[in-house]
Amino acid sequence: MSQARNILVTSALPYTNGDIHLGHLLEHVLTDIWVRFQRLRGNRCIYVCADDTHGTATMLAAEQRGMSAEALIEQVRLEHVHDFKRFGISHDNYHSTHSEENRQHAESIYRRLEAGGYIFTRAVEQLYDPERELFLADRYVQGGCPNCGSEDQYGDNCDSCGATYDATDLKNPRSMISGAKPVLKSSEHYFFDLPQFTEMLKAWTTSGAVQPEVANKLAEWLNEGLKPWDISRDAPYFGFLIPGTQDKYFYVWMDAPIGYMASFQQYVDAHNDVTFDEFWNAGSSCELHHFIGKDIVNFHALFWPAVLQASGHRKPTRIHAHGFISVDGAKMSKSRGTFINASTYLEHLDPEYLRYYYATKIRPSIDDMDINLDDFVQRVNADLVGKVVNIASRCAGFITRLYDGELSPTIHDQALWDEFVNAADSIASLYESDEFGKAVREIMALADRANQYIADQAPWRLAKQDGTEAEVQQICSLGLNLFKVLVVYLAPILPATVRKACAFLNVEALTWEDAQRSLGVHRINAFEPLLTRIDPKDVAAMVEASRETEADGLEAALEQEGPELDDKQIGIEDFDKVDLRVARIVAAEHVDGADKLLRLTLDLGGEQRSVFAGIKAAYTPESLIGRHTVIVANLKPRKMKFGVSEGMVLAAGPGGEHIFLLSPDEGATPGMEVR
RNA sequence: GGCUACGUAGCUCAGUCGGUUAGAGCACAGCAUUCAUAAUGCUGGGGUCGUUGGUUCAAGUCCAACCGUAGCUACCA
Repeated sequence: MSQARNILVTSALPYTNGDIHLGHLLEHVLTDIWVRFQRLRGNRCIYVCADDTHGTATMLAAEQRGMSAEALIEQVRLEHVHDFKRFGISHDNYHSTHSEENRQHAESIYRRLEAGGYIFTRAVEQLYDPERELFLADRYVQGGCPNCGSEDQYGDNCDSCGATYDATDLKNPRSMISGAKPVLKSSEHYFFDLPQFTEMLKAWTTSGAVQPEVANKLAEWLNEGLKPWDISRDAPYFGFLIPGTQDKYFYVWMDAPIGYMASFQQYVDAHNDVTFDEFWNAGSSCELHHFIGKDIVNFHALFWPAVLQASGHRKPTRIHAHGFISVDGAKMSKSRGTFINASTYLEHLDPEYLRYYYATKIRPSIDDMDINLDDFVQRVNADLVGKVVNIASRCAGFITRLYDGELSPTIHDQALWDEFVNAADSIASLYESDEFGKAVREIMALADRANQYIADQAPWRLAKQDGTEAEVQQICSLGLNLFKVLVVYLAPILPATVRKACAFLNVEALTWEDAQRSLGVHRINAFEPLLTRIDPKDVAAMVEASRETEADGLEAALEQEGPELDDKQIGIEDFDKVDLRVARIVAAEHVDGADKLLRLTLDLGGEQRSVFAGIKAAYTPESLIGRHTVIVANLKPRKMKFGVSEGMVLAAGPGGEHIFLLSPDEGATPGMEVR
């Protein structure tokens, strides 16, 4: 191998408001395997992470629990650290975005952006709580629904009738925080002038720093045109004050990526063999790798490189974006028990299982990944216990019993040994490029070869004959040497199992190069089970335990998914929800600038509605005025580019010119219910 | 509606530049074996490669339309 690389690696910062679950673990396992591989290869690889702590949500959560935000986030941080540690995630440092290091770097970067002319201000209007004196996001405003009058509805939509509206439309609106009536208030916001970096980003995103599919997606945004980025929030806010202001804070997404720097800074301060600048200065020859979910690609591949460049830093070497996970083919769900927290998993199963299963499925793609729980059990048991560990288990007995643990230095089958040794480069390049699934397949194919070899040689048969002692020892020794090579190849994935395997083999910690060397004259220790099979009952118990926690806590509220409609059929009670009415079209007009829409004014008998309909190609406005049709009267009002549509007229047909508006028979009058 | 992915055996997936009878693991069946954590080996059944057209001497592989899934997006409502 050429000279050692210097690599800084990050996983996305978990938010402080919630437990670590299977989704976080995918990202951290993915990152950790890559990191451990780099270290195994002899590269200097520093892996940092932190909790993302800032924002109104943290401030309010702390208040609710009667504790300070600082105390809350530190408590959560310790839980996160504990969970990750149990899963063998080898962070070199796990910090917090609410730290002195982060404040300093955020301020320093901001000053450089300002000096470079990349910051400007602009007034923004928002609802404001005059009592608590804070600006309110929609979800912090409640009031009566302007549509159906239901009380206690949130600022963006109504639980009762499903209407959507602006928070400013609520009847008797009040702040959920103080109960006061909010007022509309304008405030100055700070913006980062992202569009100045469009050309740089077009070049950078197509330079191989992101996966091709991600580059395509980013190209869509880049071609539509970037907008300046609002990086400020008004006081009070849990975060960092923007330098030179009294009441403006950095928006959480401004200082979150800087948290990577902050965590690294803390690491640097505790180690004297590394400096901050060698990794972060513009022109650095060190590598910077960010592992993230596809949902935050825009922050990492547009905003972050622009900020880095604007502030005189280096840009990331690579963004490794991954997809989401589903469990048994569906989104993680509390009611199904598939919203599984790290801590719940740990009560039932060994982390090595999950690390391995994830590894078998990881590819350098942003496609989502499904965790099939049956497949999980089968795959882990068959591959790890049945194939890999079995090789050691079936050879160790002979060596211990017949040869007092002494291995033979003779390579009994040179061609087979070469096959194992020569796989190293191919497997290494698969690890390097996030192709862990392919790496695992290659490794398991080797495990199959080892088992075939042992079955062919049948040392148990030879052992019963005279004069074959040396050969039995050689066969089993080769088996164990092959096992050692597999252990090296699997080391990035299975740290705990590898540690046990090393104890059994009586070797020190392994490096990638050790896959090239046989143990030679060597004594091993007695074999003890390295890994036991998964009992499907444990998986079922874990799912059950996850289901039980459904009712408690914030997580339940965070799960936005309604009950799934597994069946296309509906009951009469579902149909009852649809309020169909006869309406008379009193007016119809073209909409300026719209290619397909007509604006209809409908008489529902005592009530008039304004409804948009995409029927311009099929009907002229004049032909519609006066006729009756049917509308869905209780459809959520929909804000469209040209105004709010308060219902939907019913029509048949494939679209375009082939649209056929429904009409009631003679005699129906506006407002009549359709049943 | 538009854009971008994806759709290969019961399950999870591989199929490089289009080129003989489409592969692997698991699951299933039979046989062998008994060293090993009921692990292992061999053999076998199982796929009109989402559908329909097209290009080609030749298509899972290229093109088009459609269907389904996911994400983004919009003048669907």
